[in-house]
Amino acid sequence: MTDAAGRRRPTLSAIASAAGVSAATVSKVLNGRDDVGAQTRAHVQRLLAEHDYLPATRQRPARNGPAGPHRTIGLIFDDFMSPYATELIRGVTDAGAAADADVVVGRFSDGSSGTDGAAWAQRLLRAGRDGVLVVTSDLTAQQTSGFSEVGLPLVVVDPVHTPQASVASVGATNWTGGLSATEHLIGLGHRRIAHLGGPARAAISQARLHGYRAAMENAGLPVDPRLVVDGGFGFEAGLELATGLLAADDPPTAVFAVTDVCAFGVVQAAHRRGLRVPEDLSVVGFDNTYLAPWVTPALTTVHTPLQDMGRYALQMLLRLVDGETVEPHHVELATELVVRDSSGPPPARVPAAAG
Amino acid sequence: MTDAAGRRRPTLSAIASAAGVSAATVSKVLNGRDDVGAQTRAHVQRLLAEHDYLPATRQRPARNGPAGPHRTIGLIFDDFMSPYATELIRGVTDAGAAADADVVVGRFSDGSSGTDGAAWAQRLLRAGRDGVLVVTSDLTAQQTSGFSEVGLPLVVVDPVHTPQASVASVGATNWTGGLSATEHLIGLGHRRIAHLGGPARAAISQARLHGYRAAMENAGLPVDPRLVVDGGFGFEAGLELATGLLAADDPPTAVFAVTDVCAFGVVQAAHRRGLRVPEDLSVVGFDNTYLAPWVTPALTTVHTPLQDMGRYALQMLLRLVDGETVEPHHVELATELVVRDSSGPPPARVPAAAG
DNA sequence: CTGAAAGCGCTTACAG
DNA sequence: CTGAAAGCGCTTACAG
Repeated sequence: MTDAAGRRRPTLSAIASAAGVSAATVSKVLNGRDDVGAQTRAHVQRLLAEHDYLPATRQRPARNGPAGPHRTIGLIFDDFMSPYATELIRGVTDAGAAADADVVVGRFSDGSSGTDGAAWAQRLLRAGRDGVLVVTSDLTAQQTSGFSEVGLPLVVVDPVHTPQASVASVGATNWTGGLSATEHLIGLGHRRIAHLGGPARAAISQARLHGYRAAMENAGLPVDPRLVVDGGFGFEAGLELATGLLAADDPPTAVFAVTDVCAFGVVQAAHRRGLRVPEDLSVVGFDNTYLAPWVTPALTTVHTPLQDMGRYALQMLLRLVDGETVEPHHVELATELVVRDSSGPPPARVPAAAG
Repeated sequence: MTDAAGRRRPTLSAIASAAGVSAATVSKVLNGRDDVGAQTRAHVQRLLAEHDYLPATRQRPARNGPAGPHRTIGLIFDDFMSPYATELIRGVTDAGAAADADVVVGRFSDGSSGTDGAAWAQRLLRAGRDGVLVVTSDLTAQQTSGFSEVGLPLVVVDPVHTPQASVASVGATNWTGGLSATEHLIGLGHRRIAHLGGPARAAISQARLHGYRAAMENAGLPVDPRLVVDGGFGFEAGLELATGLLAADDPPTAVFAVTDVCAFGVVQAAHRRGLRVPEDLSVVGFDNTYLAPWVTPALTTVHTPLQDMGRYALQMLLRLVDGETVEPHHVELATELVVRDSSGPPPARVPAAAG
């Protein structure tokens, strides 16, 4: 029986020799029997921990076979109740199946992360992870450095912050996507275009926002600061921010939302105000998750190749696990506008419901 | 090692005596060695399944040992690009985190399933799975018996077919859900209520359909066979079937769709025909996935406790992994109607767009 | 408390 | 193909 790194795991009797006691005594300690002296118990426990002992019954079955180097990687999300996460899971697990790597799904909030990066990485290592993929998470430098201290390969997908140079990452051309979404709306004749952004400190929010700004400036259109708001990536943020925008004096005729799910919130806000999409308000999302064509009206959005990003990130991670150097360290895959039914020309005049 | 009821699990040599072969031969069968005669192998496999054999190494390990590599369970979907799957993943991984079990996500189509159930189970066992959770999949009896033959615990979530008595399963009260969805529409005044069902052979489709029929009959309403159609659980099925229904001479004023995603297709079909939801057509879904409140109009649907089902299924599976017997073997969690914006009174007369 | 010894459940190299 | 026999990792009843 060998561990993930191919080392032989110590047996109970090996621990016994190391501790200078009999195998029976070690067994008793392991099973919490009370007929063991306190000192002996403490001593044995220390050696068990030191040697990273694992009962044979808890190790993987010895089923042989030249099955190649089997690897287990962790895939960690802030939240996976979103179509965005679903697309990534699909890409990562597909690539995992192809490369004979197991993908263990988990969440940041599972309590395992904590502030001590090295301890967290150590736990993941002990749990058998050969590498870890973290998605859109608020990784601190302290946390990422924990991974390198422990020697656990790490790849970040869509890093919320601009990633440290040392951490491998996979993202998308968010700036270009924001540009083309906004250009699409300008091309339809819109002048008052709002941008409903994600958290201001997040790198992908900033890139999408600056794409919007660039398109407005290129077209010689002023950016009304009241039409540029930020909040979050989710439905609630979209609903609340759009409700505010639409209630204002001079409301926008189009909204570019930072994600598809955020755009759903905008559509809901429009509906509550009696506005039709796209007749009274055009809405453009971002990501083109599998849901975009399933809502009514089908959502115009910027396609982000999330499945490809997941696949790419997994392959990158496996190369790191295999001890290869990965160049380039940061990759951005191309985005592309997909026009559906939620965007159209602006209404001839200000919608009746406004004011 | 005894199970929860205090019964002893059969040992390998007990199986050997029962089969009239040596322990060595049984061991070879369990490990998929090829130096066993085909007849002998088949005979031994039958007895392993009959006696519900579980290798000692998979039974409950020493409690006080160091935290080892958590148990690893496989979570297998037909397709996880749906909010339904996302809810289940959330429940299963949450319970996994709490119970110190790793959840490895995979798909049926990963090529690993095949027709030889024992070989498939064997591969999963070799890949380190301590148990497997299969969701809504077309598991044949041949496949499920493969799991018991190799001693790999199996739990099925929302079994597409009525499960074999021997296979543990977790589902929901689909009949009751179909009943309350339909009663809701009847209570609003609808008389021509369509049911857009899932695949006819699927157990959950049938239960939801019969709930619909029961409600109609209880209310003394005739079931127009032209309004009861079946197809699939997805968006495309909803779109196509509803398009046909709405184009007919005497279209329904309400549709009860077999899933939320199918209901999205119905809403899209209504929109394309110029019908408003709920003014011209009421739509009720099933599952109450996280998306139901995010679409416009927010979807009236039957809440299915998918996260709870996932948690329950995982806990059930871990008990089987620990060598306990699980009673009851089949569990159905309660469903509950959630009324939102997609259902309302029927229009005063046939919508103008019809005919 | 401690450990020698017996034993359990399982696996495997090898003889037939 | 098959199984007797040796052996592995672990546990436990019991003697000291």
